[in-house]
Amino acid sequence: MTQTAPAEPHFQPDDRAMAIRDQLRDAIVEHRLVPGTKLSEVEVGKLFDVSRTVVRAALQSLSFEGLVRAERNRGAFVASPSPEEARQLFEARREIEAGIARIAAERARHADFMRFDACLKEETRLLQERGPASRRAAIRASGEFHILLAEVAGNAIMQRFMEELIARSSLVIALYGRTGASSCGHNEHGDIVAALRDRDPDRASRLVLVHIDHIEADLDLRGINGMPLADALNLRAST
Amino acid sequence: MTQTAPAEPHFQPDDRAMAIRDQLRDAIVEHRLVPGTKLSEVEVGKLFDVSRTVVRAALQSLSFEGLVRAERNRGAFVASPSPEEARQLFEARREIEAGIARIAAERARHADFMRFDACLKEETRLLQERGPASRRAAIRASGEFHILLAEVAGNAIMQRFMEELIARSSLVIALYGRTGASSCGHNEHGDIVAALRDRDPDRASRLVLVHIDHIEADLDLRGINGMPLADALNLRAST
DNA sequence: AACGATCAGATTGTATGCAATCATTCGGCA
DNA sequence: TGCCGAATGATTGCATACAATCTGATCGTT
Repeated sequence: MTQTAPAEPHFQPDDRAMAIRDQLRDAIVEHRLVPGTKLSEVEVGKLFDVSRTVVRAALQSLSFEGLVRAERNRGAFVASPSPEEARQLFEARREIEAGIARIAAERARHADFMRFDACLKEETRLLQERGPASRRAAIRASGEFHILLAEVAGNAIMQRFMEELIARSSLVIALYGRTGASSCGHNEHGDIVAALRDRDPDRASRLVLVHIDHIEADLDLRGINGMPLADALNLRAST
Repeated sequence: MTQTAPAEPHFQPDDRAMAIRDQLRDAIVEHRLVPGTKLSEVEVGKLFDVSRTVVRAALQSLSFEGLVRAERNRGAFVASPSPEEARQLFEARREIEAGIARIAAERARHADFMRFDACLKEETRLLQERGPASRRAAIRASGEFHILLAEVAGNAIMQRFMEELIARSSLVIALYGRTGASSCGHNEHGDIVAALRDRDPDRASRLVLVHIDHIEADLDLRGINGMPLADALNLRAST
């Protein structure tokens, strides 16, 4: 008996490629794979015990999501968003997520609020812990709140867009984040949920914009130095 | 200054796969490939004289864009958006494109208006012609106006989202479009450009919303009848 | 010694072959 | 005659082999 995939739902096409894509994406979102890391097809293939064909499909997926940058005949690397890309990313988040909040405020039902409560609870729990591991988990949980918001809005297309934006935001935070205290100080997620409960779309979207402002304010988009030491070595020759 | 995005975002690898992807996408957007059409790997491969590997990558791309639906061990088909998908699609367009219009109104420069004028001129020219071929070209040109709007906004991420939404809208129009007169009667695109010229973001976004309303009003989302006679035979119950 | 061309190594790009899976059809049975 | 099951054909899923291309180093020339 070959017990490879336990019981998770079956993806339609490319079961394994999608599984590998998810694992790689999780690793990127959790900052375990830092921007600039080379993702060799043979190496990844050996790690997951699949052929390059499957790895290739997974890397192509991630490339479409903007999490991986593929260079012809050179390989695939974890993306290193430029400051300009980061700016556009948050600009897009402002536009899309404000709309999502408005829609979610109109459509949220009781069961949704239960999920919000669980999400917020998990967030606060992680924020009270210490150490880099819980920092990672906190960033991840923070992202999941935004994804949940999109899910509640009930629009699969915008939800997919948001998932991509959140994942790429995680890359930006890995590169340019200062403290990670953006979501620590205030209870902005809770405020947003409160606005949803009050069925106040305008307030919800306004709070989302303020929240994104705070996240972006925690970035230092000017310095291309600092952490990317390990990254600059992987980039092309600069001088 | 030269904020014109090079249009080809992130992908040099798989030159050929991307070329095939573009050709297939063009055919879908122009309604030469109708929803439900089967895209066999071997068949497409023979048409383009490439192996299944390359075709597979192209189809995977289109699958990510939502233009192609891939079923495991069954094949790839031109997507047939359900009425619910269509609804979500236009909801997303409203949210995203309104933001794009606002940003474009702030960032549009002289060179951009030249491009808008050329786009509008081409549009009116095509609308004055008769026949199904010019109808296709008109739909295509109409979509290109929206893409140009996103390009002027200068946000590569939102531009890519818009490109996907526009392409999928073309699918919806192919399935549920009644007359195609949505963009014929009025000069709404011209009105939008005028608002951009006046640097009036609110008016621009409001006009965009009205415009999308008109496009959606031209749809008949209830009837699965119309053109898809040839299509209904290929697909199963999807509702 | 410095520079440039050529060669070797590695990595991706592509094609093809085999296995797995699904739809269809034919045959058997009630 | 109607229905159900197994064989068959077709198509995708995956792995591997080969070709193209890039990077880096070695060797020869100036």
